[in-house]
Amino acid sequence: MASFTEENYLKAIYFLSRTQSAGVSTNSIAHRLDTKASSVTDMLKKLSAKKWINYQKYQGVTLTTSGQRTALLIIRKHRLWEVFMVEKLNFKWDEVHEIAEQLEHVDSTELVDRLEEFLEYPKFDPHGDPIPDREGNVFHHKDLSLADLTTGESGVVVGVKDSSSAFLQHLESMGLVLGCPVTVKATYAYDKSMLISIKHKKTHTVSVQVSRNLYIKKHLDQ
Amino acid sequence: MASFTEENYLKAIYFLSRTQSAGVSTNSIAHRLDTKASSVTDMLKKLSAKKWINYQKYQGVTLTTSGQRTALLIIRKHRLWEVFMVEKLNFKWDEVHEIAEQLEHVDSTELVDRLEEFLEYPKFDPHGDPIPDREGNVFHHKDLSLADLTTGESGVVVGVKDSSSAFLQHLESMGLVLGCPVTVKATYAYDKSMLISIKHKKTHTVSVQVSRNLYIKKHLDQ
DNA sequence: AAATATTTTTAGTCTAATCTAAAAATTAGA
DNA sequence: TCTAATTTTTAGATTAGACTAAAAATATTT
Ligand SMILES: [Mn+2]
Ligand SMILES: [Mn+2]
Ligand SMILES: [Mn+2]
Ligand SMILES: [Mn+2]
Repeated sequence: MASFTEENYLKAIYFLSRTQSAGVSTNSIAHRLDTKASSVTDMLKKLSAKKWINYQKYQGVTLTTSGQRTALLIIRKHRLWEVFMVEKLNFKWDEVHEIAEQLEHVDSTELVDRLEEFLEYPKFDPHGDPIPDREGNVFHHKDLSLADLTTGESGVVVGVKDSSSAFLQHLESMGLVLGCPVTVKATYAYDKSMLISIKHKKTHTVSVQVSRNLYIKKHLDQ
Repeated sequence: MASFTEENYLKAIYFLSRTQSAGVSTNSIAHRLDTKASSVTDMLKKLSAKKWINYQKYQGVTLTTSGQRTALLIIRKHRLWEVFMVEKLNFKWDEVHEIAEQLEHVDSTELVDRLEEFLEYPKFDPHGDPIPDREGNVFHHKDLSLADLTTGESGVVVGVKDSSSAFLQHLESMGLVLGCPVTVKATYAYDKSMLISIKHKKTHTVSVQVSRNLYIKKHLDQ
């Protein structure tokens, strides 16, 4: 059994290895968990002893199959609880992440599986992230960001890379929610900002910080 | 903010002071939390420093107003989560206590209050225990056990003193559930066992361990 | 009222997780 | 390539919570 802290390390390593192609560095983990590199080294030895990571001094780490499964089952819980809070308790999508950070550590397979059934097997959480199944399998198809579109191209918002309240509230103020159809009207090389139009709604100029954090599915299928 | 461990100590002291009239002893806390008396003494000093208990060496402890409120807000969460699991996730009443022991430590007033609303403000948990309100106020009206009834008297089961799976499953095997109308047919002085009849159902002989752990409301009101 | 038994507290250790400071290894660059 | 900067690891301390063993206080018997 993983402790609360070990679970957070496994999750951090999982997310970092999805953006970094090579092994995850000690420093990047320390930065993400807001702790010191020396603390991370200590923990890496423990996680390695428990066969959750492949660790060799100075070489960075990768998750073992068992470690990845453990991480994905925590993420499964996190996302199901987020769906519960938004769908059943009427929370807004920018209010649930912090609470889910606590709920994800509640240890009961029975509880999660029944929660999933109660929620009628949702495929995605309120931020468009896919929900892993009971075995820890998950499919990602969010490789395209708004920043990757060129002038004239259209798509629909399918997810957010940044789930912070600040970002989500900013999106909401522009009416940019999941499922929202958008078209790129112009791109400005100077600061990489974009002029976009939201179907049947307003036109906005969005910064590169916004466009890089919005996942898009191209070729509107409606 | 109370730590996970501190919360469990406050809850233990709360329950112990409901059965013991005087201050709660170090040993009784140690026994309930399955730990050593020396560990309890250490923790009592911390709880006292945080003004949650009144502690004087060798004198036993009582909760302060703040300590009692803290304990009751944890119990509120515990019982609301139990209702959620039984009412919405189709758990049985003997399956939810252990999971609620974890969920009760999730820290979010917003979450608990919205959960309470979602559950339509239940007054009692699946074991007949009252649910404290947002301020930590609660009313108990379960002072009478089946063991207190005499031959010929009737009542209805309103709660259980022991919430262990073993006891709840035993009750269920006899059809003795909440709201069940019972009549005492005979009492046997030898071992204090009782012959009881369950309305429209069977007749059973119950031991004193059972009768003392069943709360009854006398004078059937149907 | 002593003597004995029980309860509670203290003293000293241990483990998990953290930290700072210093040493070692790796990477970058002149 | 060899020196300098950066990253990572080690060494040694700290804190929360728990433990054992022993001392001190309280309670119970004779
Ligand atoms: Mn989240
Ligand atoms: Mn999410
Ligand atoms: Mn319970
Ligand atoms: Mn209960």
